Amino acid sequence: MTKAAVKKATEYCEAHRHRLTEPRLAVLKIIASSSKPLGAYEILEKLGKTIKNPKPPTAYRAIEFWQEHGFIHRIESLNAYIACEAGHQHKGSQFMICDDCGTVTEAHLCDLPQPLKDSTAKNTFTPSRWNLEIHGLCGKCG
Amino acid sequence: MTKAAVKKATEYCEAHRHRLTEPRLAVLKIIASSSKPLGAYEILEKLGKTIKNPKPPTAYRAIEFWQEHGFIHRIESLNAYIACEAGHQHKGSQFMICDDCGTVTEAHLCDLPQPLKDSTAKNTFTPSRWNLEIHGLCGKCG
DNA sequence: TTCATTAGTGTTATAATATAACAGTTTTAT
DNA sequence: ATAAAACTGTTATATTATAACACTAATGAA
Repeated sequence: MTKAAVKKATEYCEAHRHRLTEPRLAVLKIIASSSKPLGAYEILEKLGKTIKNPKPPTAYRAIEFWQEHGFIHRIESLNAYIACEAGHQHKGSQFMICDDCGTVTEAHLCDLPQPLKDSTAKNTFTPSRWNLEIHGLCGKCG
Repeated sequence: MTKAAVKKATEYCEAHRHRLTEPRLAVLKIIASSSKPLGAYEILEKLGKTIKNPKPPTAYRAIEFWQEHGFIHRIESLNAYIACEAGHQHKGSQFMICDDCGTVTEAHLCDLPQPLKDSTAKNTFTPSRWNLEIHGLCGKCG
């Protein structure tokens, strides 16, 4: 829910001395109030209701800010952005993306599953962050 | 290795009645002979050595073809393409991407790990394909 | 308080990635 | 031999994202 996200973000910004500026707040509200991931230019367009004639960097900067601080995620396979459903600041994300209705559900798994840990270990690879995007059909559409 | 990939692709195309045309062959060779994922416009540029003044659609069509048939993968977080290291035609891909040297290693896991299966099941979600990109540091760089 | 520093914004321009559309050619299957 | 399907070449353009720079607001140290 948007209000909860905004509250959390407000608290976070105060605690960490980040500025909760108008474009940042507006972009967060836009993303958090959407049930589906939004493209940057969709966000930009909606931003036009709050800010006069905004330009791409205005949207992208705010997107980047919230992404860095774990409040939103980028769905790579859709070039789109969605609010984090989990408590923020996890190293990995997992999404189930319905190819029919477009709904995206975030799975709340905080660690790499063991078989994947095994495989990073076998390759002496040290993971820092990871993103899993599962496409398919959701319960309603399947 | 490029030769092996080309052989496999040749056999595959013959078996499935797909045409192994000049741009397709050239693009496959370019991708298969690279140790790192290549962007579409890098591929296009290299393609210029084989084909006179190629245009983006020429590269993208071939890329799409090999992707559809499982010979190459797209690394979403890099907007780049890499040859499949596994036998082709698996539903899911897993990559370990070194943020230092750029090396990408494909892990050969054919099924969704159990915790993820559990979570798709819990959401009555039917997965069709998935892609996991793990960023971090490889053995050499870590 | 003042002033320097840092962080952020607004704007113009452009880079990087990707696709639509259409005419023409090659292959395949009848 | 020919119609249909698959593929290519080309022009144009859509979509996504960032660089660069001038300006403003907030912060923190003297």
